[in-house]
Amino acid sequence: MTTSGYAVRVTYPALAVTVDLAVLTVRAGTLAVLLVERGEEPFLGRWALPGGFVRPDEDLPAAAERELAEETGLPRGLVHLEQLGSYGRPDRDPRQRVVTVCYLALAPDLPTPHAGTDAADARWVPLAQARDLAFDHDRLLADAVERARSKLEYTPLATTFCGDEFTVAELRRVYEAVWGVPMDPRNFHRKVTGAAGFLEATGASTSRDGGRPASVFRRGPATALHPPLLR
Amino acid sequence: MTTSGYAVRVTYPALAVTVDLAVLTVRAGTLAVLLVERGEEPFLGRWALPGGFVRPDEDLPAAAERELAEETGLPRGLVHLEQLGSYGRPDRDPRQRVVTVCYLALAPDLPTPHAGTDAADARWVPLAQARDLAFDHDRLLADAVERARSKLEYTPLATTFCGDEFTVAELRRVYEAVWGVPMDPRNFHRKVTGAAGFLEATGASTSRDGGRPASVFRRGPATALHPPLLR
DNA sequence: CCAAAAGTGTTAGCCGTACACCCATGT
DNA sequence: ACATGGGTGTACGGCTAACACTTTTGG
Repeated sequence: MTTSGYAVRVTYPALAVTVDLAVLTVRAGTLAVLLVERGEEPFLGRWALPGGFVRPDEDLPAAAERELAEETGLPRGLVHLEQLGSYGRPDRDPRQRVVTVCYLALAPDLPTPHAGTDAADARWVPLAQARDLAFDHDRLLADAVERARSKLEYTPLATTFCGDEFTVAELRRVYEAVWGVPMDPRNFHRKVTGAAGFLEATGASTSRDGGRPASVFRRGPATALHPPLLR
Repeated sequence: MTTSGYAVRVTYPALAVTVDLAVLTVRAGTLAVLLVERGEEPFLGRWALPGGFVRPDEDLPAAAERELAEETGLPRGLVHLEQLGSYGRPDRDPRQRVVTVCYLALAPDLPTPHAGTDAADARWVPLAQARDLAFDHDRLLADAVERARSKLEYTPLATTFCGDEFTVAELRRVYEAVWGVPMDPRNFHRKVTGAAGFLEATGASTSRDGGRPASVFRRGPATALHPPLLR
């Protein structure tokens, strides 16, 4: 048998494994997702989540980080990355059997990313317009959004949607965008500044939002919120 | 090229994909996990989570259910099954690259399961003694236990550890076993009977626990607990 | 001065915890 | 009768939502 390409001979069922990325951000007051326009079949020209094959000697998180860098050009440190789940319906890829491990990424509102190697185009798309994606990516995206929404309640992850430094009002607008509900600015302020380890004061203040200048914070060391912020 | 066995010729990196199962139950007041003694290399004779290869035309949940039936003989309807996550470190299987999708299963305290096809033995092992498992199964098990613990807080899943019908006290002992903390029987009673859709009265009562007979319940239609039961 | 947004004080109601107390059965 | 566990009543303290009010800037 040939040894060219990835041809293999095995005694177990060999499948293709990919990682896909649901990269979310908050832009203009709403949740948006990073989509790429497919540059090849199947689903040529359709929008899809960025992703690609896992390499033979690569761990899953490493593959996710590599795809994030390759296909979106987003900087690594600022982005939160966590595994969402795996999807393996036999018919999800018309070419052959592919199992994908989907990662959820949360990013600040960065400049429009550049299209990567396999993609014709890449852009931020508001959630309401992210429909009819390639493969089963509608489902992956819906699961990612639900995960993101519930994680805001009991983790400090909302801060990863803001830049490195942010005001309490900017953080509040993240919650309002993700949950779609208005929050009381005064009670919100008390809650987030009171939660141990959530926020760290920088000492600076800014008046970029108009009105009285707001203190500037960066994310604190906490990994969970006690008590949780409820939806 | 041959067509025997699973030999394939592909233009993508082909990997083996397995499903592993972390099947938990509550026995004798503590959490226990279903382990199999490996009947073949690698890790011959070591204890491991049950699992096996995903077949070429099989969806992931279907593979998990099949392995559950094959390797443990547990009845299907009574067991809750949900995807936990995927693990794909290149060195996790010494034979070749294997990505596993781990499923978490919660089962009532059923009779000792029979060993399946690939396993030399199968038994319930209290969590404290489930150490030094094959592959990276210590890690999978730890993640499964943490997931189970947190899911009890905001879902009615604790009922799947009980039989079809159970008393409030039996349900309480599940929480105490999983969380390792005593709960006030009186406040617990009010909480669970007050949570809409959590429990459904059967009308029957039993004195199997001694003392005054307790009402018998079965699980209600709710899928989430409002408010959550806190640890 | 006025508008706008930040941040603090106050209060009323809800909810969780603790625990006193009564109920219904087996022995 | 008494032990055992089931189930209800109640009161106190902490937390949250609602909102009045003060502070600090830009125009």
